[in-house]
Amino acid sequence: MGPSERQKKILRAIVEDYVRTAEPVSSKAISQLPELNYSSATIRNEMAALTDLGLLEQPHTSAGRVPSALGYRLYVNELMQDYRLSTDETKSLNQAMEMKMAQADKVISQIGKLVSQLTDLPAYAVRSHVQQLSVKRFDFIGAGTQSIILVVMLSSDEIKNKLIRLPLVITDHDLKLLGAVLNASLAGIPASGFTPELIDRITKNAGDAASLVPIVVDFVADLLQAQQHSEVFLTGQNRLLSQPEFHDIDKAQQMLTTLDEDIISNLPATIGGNGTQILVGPEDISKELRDTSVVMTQFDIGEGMKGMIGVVGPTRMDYAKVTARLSYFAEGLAKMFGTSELPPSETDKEDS
Amino acid sequence: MGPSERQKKILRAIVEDYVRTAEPVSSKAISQLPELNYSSATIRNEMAALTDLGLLEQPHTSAGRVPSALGYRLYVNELMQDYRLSTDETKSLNQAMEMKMAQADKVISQIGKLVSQLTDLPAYAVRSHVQQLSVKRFDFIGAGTQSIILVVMLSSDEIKNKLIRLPLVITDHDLKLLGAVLNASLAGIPASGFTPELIDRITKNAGDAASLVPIVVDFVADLLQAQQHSEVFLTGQNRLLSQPEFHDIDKAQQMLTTLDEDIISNLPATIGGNGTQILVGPEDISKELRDTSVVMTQFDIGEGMKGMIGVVGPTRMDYAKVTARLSYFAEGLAKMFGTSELPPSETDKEDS
DNA sequence: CTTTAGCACTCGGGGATATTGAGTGCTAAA
DNA sequence: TTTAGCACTCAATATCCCCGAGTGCTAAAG
Repeated sequence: MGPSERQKKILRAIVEDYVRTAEPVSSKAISQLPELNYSSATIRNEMAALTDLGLLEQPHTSAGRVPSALGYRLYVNELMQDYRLSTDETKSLNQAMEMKMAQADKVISQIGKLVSQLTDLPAYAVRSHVQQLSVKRFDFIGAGTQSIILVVMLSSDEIKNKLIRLPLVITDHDLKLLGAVLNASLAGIPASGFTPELIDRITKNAGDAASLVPIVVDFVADLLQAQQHSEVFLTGQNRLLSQPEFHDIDKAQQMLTTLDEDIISNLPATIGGNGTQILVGPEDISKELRDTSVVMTQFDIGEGMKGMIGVVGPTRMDYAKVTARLSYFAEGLAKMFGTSELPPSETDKEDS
Repeated sequence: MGPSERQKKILRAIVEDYVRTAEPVSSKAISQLPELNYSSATIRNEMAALTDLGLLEQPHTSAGRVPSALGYRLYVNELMQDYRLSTDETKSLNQAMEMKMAQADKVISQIGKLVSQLTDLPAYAVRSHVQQLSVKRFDFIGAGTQSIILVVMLSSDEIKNKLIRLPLVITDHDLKLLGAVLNASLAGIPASGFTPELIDRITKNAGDAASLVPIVVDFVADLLQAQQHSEVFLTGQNRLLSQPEFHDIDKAQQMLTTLDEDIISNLPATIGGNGTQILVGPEDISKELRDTSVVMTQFDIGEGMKGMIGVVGPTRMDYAKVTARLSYFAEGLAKMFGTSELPPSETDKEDS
C-alpha cells in the first residue's frame, strides 16, 4: 500500500528542504512549515512510516531523514511541482539562445556551456545521428591548376569539403566525368556499402581522373564514419565542486572521472527515451554513484539527427528548476533547428 | 651575489625531491643522497643560506624546506636536466599522434586530450590566427533549383561553406556573375574592410542576384570574425584533483575556475614568446595561484596560424618531464602541419 | 675556515577523550 | 489521533597531550 496523501505532502516537503539545505531534514523543521502545522512528534510518526516504505533513509540513528532513491523517484514522478520560470529567467534564457551560434557543431557545444551556466552544474550536449549517413551529391571546384576542392553534401544536408592537391594536371572535362560517375555510383550509399568491387568499377569508369578515386573514397568513408560517431561535449565540471556532497575530494574525483568515461560513452546509447528523463544515480546509472543524478532532454534536429542536453548533479538537486530550464531550452532549440519552417533569410548554416 | 655551485646542487636536489614527494624536504634527506655526502648539519647551513637568498621557503619553523617561486625559476632556467624520453615513451607519443585526426579543428582539441593523458595533468590547446583573415575565392554550386551552396576559400586555405535556400529562382548565369563580382571586389579584403559603400557597389553590379548579396556578405563577415577569435580547448581537469596540493577542495575549485576563466581568456594573448615557456604560478600568472604553474609550447601551423599547447599543474610538477613531452609533441605537430612538404597523397583536410 | 656532532627547542599532526546538541523513539496523557 | 515529555543516541566539535621530524645554534674536530 502506498503512502497517504499527508505522507506524500511530508515527503515532498522533505525533498525540497533537503534540496535547499543539503542536510538531513528534521521533524521539527517540517512541523514548522505553515502548510504542515502538526507537532514534531506527529511528523516523526509519519516519517517513521515513510522510512518503512523505503522512501526515506536515516544516515544514522540520531539524524534527520534523507530521501532515498525511491523517494526521489516518487517525488519526480508525482510530487514535483512545475517550476515557473520567472520572466527574468526566460529573458536570460532567450538572450542566451539568441547568441550567434556561428557553426552547426559549435552550436551544440555552446549549448552545453549555456546550460551549465544557467543551472550552475556540469552539463553535456550530444549530437547523434540516428540514420545511416550517405552522400547526397558530389561536386568539384577547380582551384588553380594544382588543387581542387571536393564538396559533398551529406544526406543530413550538411556540407563537407576537402582541398585536394593534385598529383597531376586534370582537365575540367575529366573532373566533370569523375563527378558524374561518383554521383551515379556512390550517392545514397552508406559507408558500409563501399565494397572493393564498387570502388573498382568506379575507378574503371573514371578515365584520367582514376588516381583521384581512392583519395575521394577514403575521405568520404572517413567522413561518414566520423559523423556517425556521435559527439559529446561536457563542460562546467568545476561547478560540481561547489556542491557540498563533493567536498570529499575522493568522491569528487570518482565522480568526475565517471563523468568523463562512463557518461560520455554510455549516455549517447541511452538516447531513445523521449522528452525529459531523470536518471537517479544509483538506481539508473551505477551503484557507485550514490550521490549523482542526471537530468536530460532530447530534441529533434531534423534530418536524421537527434540532440540531447543533460545536466549532471548531486542526487539532491533542484529537479524542478533544472527540468524547467532544460525543457525550455530544448523547446527553443527544436524551434531553432525547426525542421519545416525555414524562413528564406534564416537558412541553415552548415560547416563541415 | 648568487648561490654557490654547491648551493645550486642542493637546490636542484631539493626541487627534485619535492617534485617526487610533494612534502617539504629535510636536510637529512638531502644529506643521504650519494652525490651530496655531507652531514645534515652542513646541508642545514646551506639551506639557511638558500632561504636567505629567497630560493627556499619554510612552511613553518620546524618543517623542511620548499622551493620558492624564485627557486623554481632558477631551477627551470639553469638547473633542470633534460629529461630523456624513453623509447617506450616516444613510441606511445608517436602512436598517439598518428591517430587519425579527421578534421582540422578537431585536431587541436584531440591534441589537448592526448597531452592531458600523457602528462596526467589538465591540458589546453589553442589555435589562433595571427593575421587578418580574408577570403581568397568564392564559388557557387547549384543544388537543385531551390538552393545553392556557397563555398569560400579563406586566406588560411581553409574552406567553409553555407547552404543557401533561395527565395527565388536564380539562373546559372546570374550566379556566375555574382561569383565574378564577389571575387573581384571582396577577395583579399578582411572583414574590417567591408564598408557599406563597398557592399553597395557589389549589390549594384550583381544584377538579378542582388538579393543574395546581403546573405553572402553577412555569412562571410561572421565567418571571418569567428575564425579570428581563437579557440581554446581545455581537458582533463579532473586529473588535477589527484595532486595532493589540491586535496583542499577550496583550492581545487579556485584553481579550476581560474583555469576556466583566466587561462582560457588570457593565455591566447600571451601567445608571442617562442618555444617552450614556463609560467610559475604566483610569479607569472596571478598571486592567488600559489600552487599553480603552466608549461606551454607554441608551434607554427603555417598559413598565418599558430598553435599552442599547454599543461597546467601544481607548481611542484615534474617540469623536466612535462617539458620534454610537450616539446616532442610540438615538434611532431609542426611536422604534421608541415608548411612546405605536402606529399600529394596526404593533402590537407579542411572542414568549414 | 669548514665540517660535524650534539642538544635544546618548535610546532604540526594524530589520537584519545570529553562535551554538546540536534534529533529520534516511545510512552502516556489530552 | 495528536501531542507533550523524556530518555537515549550519536555525529560533530573542541580540548588536550604527546610524539617526532626538523630546525638553529654552539662548540669541538678536521
